[in-house]
Amino acid sequence: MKDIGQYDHRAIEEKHSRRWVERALYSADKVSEERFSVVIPPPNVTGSLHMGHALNITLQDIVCRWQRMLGKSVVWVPGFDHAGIATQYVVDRQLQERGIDRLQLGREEFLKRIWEWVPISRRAIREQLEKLGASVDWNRERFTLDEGFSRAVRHAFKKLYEDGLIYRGEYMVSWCPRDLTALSDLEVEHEEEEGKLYYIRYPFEDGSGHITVATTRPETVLGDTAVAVHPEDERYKHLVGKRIRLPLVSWIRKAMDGREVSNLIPLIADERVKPEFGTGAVKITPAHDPLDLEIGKDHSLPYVQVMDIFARMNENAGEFAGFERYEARKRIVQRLEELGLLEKVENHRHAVGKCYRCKTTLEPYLSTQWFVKVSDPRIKERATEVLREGLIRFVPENWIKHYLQWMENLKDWCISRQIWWGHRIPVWYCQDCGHANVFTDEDFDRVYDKLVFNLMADGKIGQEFTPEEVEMVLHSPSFVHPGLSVLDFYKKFAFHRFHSTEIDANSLRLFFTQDLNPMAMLTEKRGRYRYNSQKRTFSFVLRCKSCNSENLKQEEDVLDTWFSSALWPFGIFGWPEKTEELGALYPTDLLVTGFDIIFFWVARMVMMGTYLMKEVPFRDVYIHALIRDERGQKMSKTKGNVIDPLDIVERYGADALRFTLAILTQQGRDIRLSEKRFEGYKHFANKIWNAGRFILLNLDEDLLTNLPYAAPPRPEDLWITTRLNQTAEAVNRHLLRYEFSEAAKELYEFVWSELCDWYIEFSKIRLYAKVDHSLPEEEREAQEQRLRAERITAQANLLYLFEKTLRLLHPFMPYITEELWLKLPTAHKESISLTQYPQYEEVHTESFQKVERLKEVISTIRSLRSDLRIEPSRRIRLYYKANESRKVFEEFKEHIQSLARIEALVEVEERPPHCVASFTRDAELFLPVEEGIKVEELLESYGRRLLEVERSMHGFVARLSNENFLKRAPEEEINRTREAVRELEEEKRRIEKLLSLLKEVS
RNA sequence: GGGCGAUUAGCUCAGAGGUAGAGCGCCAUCCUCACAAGAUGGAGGUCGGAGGUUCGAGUCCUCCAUCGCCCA
Repeated sequence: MKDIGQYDHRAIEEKHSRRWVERALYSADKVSEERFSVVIPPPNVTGSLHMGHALNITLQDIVCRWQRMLGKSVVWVPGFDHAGIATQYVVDRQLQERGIDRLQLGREEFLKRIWEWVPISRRAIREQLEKLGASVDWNRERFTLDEGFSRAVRHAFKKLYEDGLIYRGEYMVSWCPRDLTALSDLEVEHEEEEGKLYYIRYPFEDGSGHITVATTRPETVLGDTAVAVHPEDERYKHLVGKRIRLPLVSWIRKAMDGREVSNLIPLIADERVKPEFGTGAVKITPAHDPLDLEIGKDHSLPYVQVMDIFARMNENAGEFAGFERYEARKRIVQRLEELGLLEKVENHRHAVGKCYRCKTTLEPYLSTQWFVKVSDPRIKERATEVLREGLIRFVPENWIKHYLQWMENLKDWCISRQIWWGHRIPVWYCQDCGHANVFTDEDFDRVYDKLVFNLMADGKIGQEFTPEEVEMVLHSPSFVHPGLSVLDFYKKFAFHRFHSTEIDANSLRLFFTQDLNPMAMLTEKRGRYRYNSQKRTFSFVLRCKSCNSENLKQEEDVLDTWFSSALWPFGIFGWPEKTEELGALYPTDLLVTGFDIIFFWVARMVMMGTYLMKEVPFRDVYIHALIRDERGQKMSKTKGNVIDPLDIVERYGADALRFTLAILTQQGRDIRLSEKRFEGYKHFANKIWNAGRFILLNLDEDLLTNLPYAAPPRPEDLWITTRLNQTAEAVNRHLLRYEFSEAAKELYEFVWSELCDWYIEFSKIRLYAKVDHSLPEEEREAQEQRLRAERITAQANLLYLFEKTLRLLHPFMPYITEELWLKLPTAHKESISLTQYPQYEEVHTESFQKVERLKEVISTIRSLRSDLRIEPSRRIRLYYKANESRKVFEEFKEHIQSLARIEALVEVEERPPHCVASFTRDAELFLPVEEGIKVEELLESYGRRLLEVERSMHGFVARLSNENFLKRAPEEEINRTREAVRELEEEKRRIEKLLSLLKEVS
């Protein structure tokens, strides 16, 4: 018919990727009962996608395309994560390169810069998702910092706060002096480091000598408020109660509660002191060590902080004030040495906490932070039960153990971050009575109030605003969906109930002014706005819920990004509104993610989902492995061993990338990736392409109209149909269990080793059959008729098979299958992705076995040829003698001649003279010895085979001569062994016979 | 210190009680009319070590070694 030329992944991938998005093929507006909903683990807006994302997206897309083809309404929601610290860090660094200091720039201006930068990164990621062929519903795209999400975050915060599950408290947090923020426990990376243990003498006040303490951080000496020993420690028991004069400190220090603290500190006893560490006596610095804080609390010790947020020594450090912590350490050690108070210094390996983002060594820092009380049974128990009860399934299962173990030792979650980029904590402190007010738009019942409040809380309008400014913001393009205005975004994604609201500056002005009207002031809804006649601006007034004061100040800190991510699976469907979508699509069916964020994200979604929604966020969690380089090293930019997915897409195609990742994905195992792998599977794509090319090239234009004239199918047609159905069954079965690799292998094997290697070769016999012109006319016509019918059958079957094969392959390789499928004369939809996924239908056992036997015969002949070094182009004459297999030789004479390149296949009674031989089962094959035939190679080949047969026979015979085996093994097994021995004996006999024949001939 | 996982062909990995498998690489022959990004044939492993259970152990158990990951 037509030649489609060579495979060019670039052209077809770009074309379809664009078309899929433009046609919004994967937007499921109407969701049917049979739905499949998935949320994307939102990539963060710090940069671009790496191979881990590519894997994550590929696996989700395979499942989503498969489910869609199974007839479900698939809703796969894409989105992005604002990644508080990481993004702030990236933009901060960009500014620094230009010599701009964030602190000088100020919060508002800095945020503007981030908002300028974020869309660039977001667009890049979006393009990458499109390139990978992710069949997400772009109409539902969300951002953790969009208008709807910010509102959901405030609602969640308020609910948890009012339920007593969020509290503010003074705690020892891990502080990053580089990023100037507290981190949660999970964000701390522990690293073994070579450090020093300093032994320092602390003199007793009474001059009766000293006690030696050991510490790794001598700079904290200045913040000591006690020395502690174990109460049972015989070495020190009698000294407890004595006072110690803290070395170096000759000044009065100020504790955090304002108390003045002298350099005279007590020697106390506490069971938490480990007598085996150092000297058994430890210094207690409650403001700079978590354990010391606990001990300090119980002994009512003052907390003396000696560092500031930059980890520089503060005024409590007296003469050391102003020095950075390591410099201070050096000076303090030096001074101690001068004073003869440094007893010794030992090398000491210990774990040091580092910032997951900037790798700066963290400082334990006592500060006031917000926490979610995840240890509360209301959160913890349910989030544990749902896994125990199997309401959530982990694949692979063993991750449940990790999850449960972590849940058991759950610590409260520090959610406040001292950064600027993120959801500002919706708490307004009353400057008069100190009450902490949490506001959400629930506190206001008019739509305009709600809108204005949200804009204000999101920082989209300032404290004072004009109606025109509000109008402008509401009518400006929304960040996530620039096609929608901010107001439309609110209507679609947040205020679903108020979709008819039209708002402009005039209506706003009218509303604000009416609100100020003295008559309106008499009602409940009044005095929400205040007019500044000088500036002609309005302001939205918040009042303290406790004392009604208007003197409120919003919390400066923002929330941990994971707090919003935890709301992701229901936030995107409209929560806190009870939308139809939320009811229809929550809980989601599947979450695909990496094991590294089970605690960060998965666990927290489970906690928030079960608490706020009273329902698990997802049914199945597929946890994929990490991608490493070919030597098993983690990929990282600093190591320079990253493989960029975009680069791979460019060079090998998204299809090859996807297939490679899928076939390498073994459950519970890391993936070692090298570029070689992609090349191999690009060859596979090429193979598919060329099979398609061959088929299209050989389809008659009028094939479909001629189908009624087709001949009945041949055994090879039924054989390949059987194999296709077996493959369809296997692929569906594997996908159901998320066995991506196995499913991909089945497809690879089927396409290459069955369809291409055998079936297409068989089909050529019919496609290329020529009429014998030497026949008399009548016979010739009959033959022509027959060949034509046969050709129609072959073509029709190729078309049928290939069409189904493409559908089977589609979830793995969406582009090439789309392109080829649309070229088929049977294409009846605008995309293959909208067709049905093939299922197991029929098998034809008899034909299947016949053709399998035929393959054996052909392989044996090929092997014989190869052993004899008969080049492929040389057509040979072959004699055969067979009993049972006779039928195969007769029925498939053409096939054997064609595929084994035989000129004449002749049946004989006895071995003809001057022949070498081979056999397969009961069939013997003879080949005339001609020039250039290397009999010795054949001898060698059979010699090896004989050894192997003897070896395995030996094993079986030994087994059969073991009476315990005969006594205890199952009957079936014994019979199988006997049968094997019989077969091996037969084979051995034949090989020996052959060998003696070959020796004669040579 | 606690936990988890890995160790099978040169490389990357399947196999979960009954004669060791795949892909890539390698060797040989071939530019055969879909595909040299290909075809055909072939070589290559005492399944990390030592015990044990069993008629029978890559496969189950114990210990050891090496490597990796997570938690403290």
